[in-house]
This record gives sequence, C-alpha cells and structure tokens, in this order.
Amino acid sequence: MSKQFYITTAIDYLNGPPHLGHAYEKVITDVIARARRSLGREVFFLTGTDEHGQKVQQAAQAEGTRPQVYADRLAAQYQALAAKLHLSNNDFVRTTQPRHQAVVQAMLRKLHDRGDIYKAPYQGFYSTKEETFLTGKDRRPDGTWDPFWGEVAEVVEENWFFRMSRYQQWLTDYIQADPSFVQPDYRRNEVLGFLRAEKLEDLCISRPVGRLNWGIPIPFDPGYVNYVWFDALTNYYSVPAALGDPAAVQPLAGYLPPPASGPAAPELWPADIHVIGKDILKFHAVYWPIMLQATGAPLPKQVLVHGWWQKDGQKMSKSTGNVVDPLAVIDEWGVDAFRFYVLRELDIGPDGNWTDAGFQARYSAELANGLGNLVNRSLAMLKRYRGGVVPARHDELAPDAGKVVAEVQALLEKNHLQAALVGVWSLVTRANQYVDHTAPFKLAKDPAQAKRLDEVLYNLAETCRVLAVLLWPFLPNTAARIFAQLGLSGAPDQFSAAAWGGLPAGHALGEPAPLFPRKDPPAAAKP
RNA sequence: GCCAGAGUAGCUCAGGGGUAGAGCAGAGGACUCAUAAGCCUUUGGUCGGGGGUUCAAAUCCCUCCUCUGGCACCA
Repeated sequence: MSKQFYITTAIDYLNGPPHLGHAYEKVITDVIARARRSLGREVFFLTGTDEHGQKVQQAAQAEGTRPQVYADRLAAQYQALAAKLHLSNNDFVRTTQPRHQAVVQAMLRKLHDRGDIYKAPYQGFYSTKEETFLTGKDRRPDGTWDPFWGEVAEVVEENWFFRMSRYQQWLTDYIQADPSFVQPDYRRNEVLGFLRAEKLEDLCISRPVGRLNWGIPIPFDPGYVNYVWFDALTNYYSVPAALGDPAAVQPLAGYLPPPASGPAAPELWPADIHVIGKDILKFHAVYWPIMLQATGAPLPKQVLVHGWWQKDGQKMSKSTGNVVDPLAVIDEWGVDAFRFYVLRELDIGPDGNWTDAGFQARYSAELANGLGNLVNRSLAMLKRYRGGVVPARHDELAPDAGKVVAEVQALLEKNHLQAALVGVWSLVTRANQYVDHTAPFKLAKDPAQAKRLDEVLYNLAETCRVLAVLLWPFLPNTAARIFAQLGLSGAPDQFSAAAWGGLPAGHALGEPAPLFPRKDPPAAAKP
C-alpha cells in the first residue's frame, strides 16, 4: 500500500443551514479529488462538521434540547448537502465523534508533557449578557462598550495556553522555503506579511467548564474544556490517526491506544491539500502548522485558499435576502449545472459574483447549446444514418482531441479547474465547427459519400466519448449520461480512457436524449 | 493608517516598449443534423487623469484619482 492523495475541506460550523459558500468549497474539493483518482492516484477525500462551542450550546439551549441532539440534526443537513452535490468524499468527520476526541486529547497530553501547554491568568473584558470576552475591536472609539453587550466587567481567569510564539521564526522560514505551501501566491504573501509585521502570541486554548461545557475536556484538568483550535483543526489529523495510519499514529505513540488490528490501515498523512476559504487562512497557515510541528507530525503539503461569492455585486446576507440557496438551484437546474456554474465562473482564489442571469446564460450557451447540443446532434445523426452502429475508426479529430486532453491533464494536475473547463469547451467548439464544415447531413443524401459520412460520424461519436472522460471530475452525472447514450458500460472515470480510438467499430449506441433541456424563460409580460 | 493588487470594447478579462486582443452581449449572412441549437462574417476602445524617459509607451518612471483584498475566530 502506498500513500494516498489526501484532500480535505474545512469542516462546517453548525450555526445555520448550508449556504453557497459551503457548497462551493465542497465542489472544488470534489473536482480535485475526482481528477486525481481519474489520473490514477488513490484518493482520500474528507469533509465534516465542527460541532462544539458556545453557539451550538446556546442554540440547543434556546430550543430546550441537548447540544448533541441539535448537532445531530444540523449535521444531517450537511451530510444531505454532500449527497446532493454528489461528493465523492470517503469519510465524514464530526468533532463530537469519540474517534476524533481521543486524538485531540492525545495531542493535548503530549504537548502538555512537552511543556508546550501551560496555565496562566487570562485577563479581559467579559460580557455576562453575551457570555463572551470582548476585544479592543468591540470597544467604541471613546472607550465605552456598546449597550448590546450589557454589563462589561474586567475579569481575570486561569486558562490553558499553547506556546505558539516560539515558532514564529521557524514558520516564517518554512513558508519562505516552500512557495507551494500556501496558494495562491497573494495569500502566501499575506501570511508572510503579518508574520513579519506582528508578533505571534500564545494561543488561549481552553474555557472553564462554568462558562462553556460543550467541548472536548482538557484531559489533564477537569475544570476546563478545549476551545476551538485543537478541536476543529485537528479533524484533518484525527481521522487518519483513528483509521490507524502509521504516519499519524506514530507521533502520538504512548498517548493513543494502539489501533485495533484489522484491515490494513490507509496511508494518508500528511494531507496533500487543505481547501479552505480566505477567512480562515491564518488558522490554517499559522496555527495549524505550528500545532503539528510542536506535536512532531509532518505538515500538510498545501493550503489552497478560495474566495467568497457575492450576489449581484453585494455581500450575501440573510437580512437583505440576497442569498443563493444551493439546494434550490440544484432542484431547479440539476446538480451538474450548479457545479458547472461555480467552477466555470470563478477561479480558485479571487472572489466571485453570482448572478442569476449569468447562471442562465452559461446554462443556455455552454451546457445546452454547446455541449448538450453537440452530443445530441452527433448521436442523433449516427442513429438516423447508421442505425446507431459505430463505423470504422477514423482519426480526423484525433489531433485536436489529443491536444485538449494533454492540456486538460496538465491543468488538472495544477488544480486550475476553471482553465481546464475552458480547455474542454474548446473541444466542444471544435466539434461543432466540424459538423458544419463536413455537413454530414448533406453527405447522407449522396450514396457516393457513404464512406466519408462514416468517417465524420466516427469522429463525432468518439469526440463525445473523449468529452465524457474529460468531464468526469467536473460533471460526473453528465459524463455518465454521455457514456450511457454511447451505449458504454461503466463510468468514464479513468483519464487514460481519453486516448483516441476507444469506440470500437460495430458498437451499438444507446438512446440519445438532451443532456441539458432548454429552459424557456417564463413568457415575458409585455407592458 | 499600514501592506499588497487592480483600473484595457456594453460585460468578464488577457496582453506588459514596435499597427489594440479573446469570450460573452449586439449586428449581418449562408445552412438545416440538432435542444429554433450550431456555423461564418462583423460593429465596438484617445488601454483611469496628468507629466516624464524613448525614434517609439497600454507596457518603464513620477504624480494624482478611483476601486479591491489583507491587517488575528463569518465558506
């Protein structure tokens, strides 16, 4: 067994139902996972939910229920989203799972023994009403507190701290030495920028149980629960460790019970890519590598940072109502149309802007009229003129297809998903041009042109097959439907099958049907 | 405020000393296999303002304007 390609999404905090941002991050991660599998790697794709903390505790309280009951209900929504997006995740981690908590506690004990965790007084301004410490940012310019916070008192309480500050220089050197550790480059520059400008402080990692009890207990101090960092970030590591991955288990030797001997443990750690949103960059590019370094565990190879979506040029917010509900879009347009729009519209990195008009334009122009119509016209002609039986191989479009296949492979290996889609569509366009230039519908009227018609029809059908293979990581449903319409069994899930000439002569097609039905706009009301 | 980055066709953006580019949108045309889709042709820009360097600037320099991102817990 060899090291798998291990990729993760951020885990979602259960403070509300899933929205576009959650769905987007999962789609790009899924495409990378599927692409690597298609290119021959064994892949482990992890997503999950972050279930502890004050907001969950309070939300449960407000409903008069226990936090675990509340968390179960919300987590089910996120699992349903994963299914609805057709994610190919191999596991779904929940931070309330015992397998996760055991690893978190093991890591804390090791760091405590090593002296990287210490207890100290924490001084701050505490709002009893909101049950939270306030920071300087919450203070108004004149130094007073907004009445929203109620009575604010200066409080000193003991807490546990992680000795992060001593790793600042090491981390700076590390990131400087490895340009691919944080991507895109401008995010890496941001990290280096504040590592240069600000002094890292030690991290407060606990809360007294009197204030917060919905958390993983600090194993060496029953008066405290763990606060966020060692709980949430550690999910990436706890799942491999719980599965018995030697690279994850070994650094915690003596702190974790030895894994039950069972089926061969997967080799996952270190993660190849953590896909995250720009809002949690610092935690993943600063806190997390330091936590791992202190633990003596290898660091993930890359933190890949995506941007946020706006709607119609404005920040999405529940109060203004300009939100995009991914589930509603999928119900109306299909999951592949949703995946296509977010992948084609926005490159990984910058912020994007969702517009319904833009969505419909891409659906209509690129999916229905471009890809869908190409497959439909190609297969319909093969059915009509040749009874749906594939003619002898002919290679007229092979060079064009081969060029696109090579280009898309190179782009997939660099996770340039948007550019890869542009590349795939260049083959769609090429094939549509080919139909017009060769005019098989005219050839069909002249019996003397029968051989030429065979050649053209083969090139078109084979191009459709190649397209299915190329599209698999992005639009798995559509790729599978193209295969089915070509009468091919199995899934187009191996990139090597994109090599020209896979359709055998004499093979019988399935039944052609539009892949993306035209959506006529509702009858425009004329004034 | 500080640190990055960006202003190029109606829209989204590429180009980075030598005759302004692509996709979409718009206009026109020939066709008819197909989801009235597709294909071909085409209109359109003093490259944010001003100054400078140069034989030559969208490109390099200065300056101003505007916008965006980041500056420690919202995907």
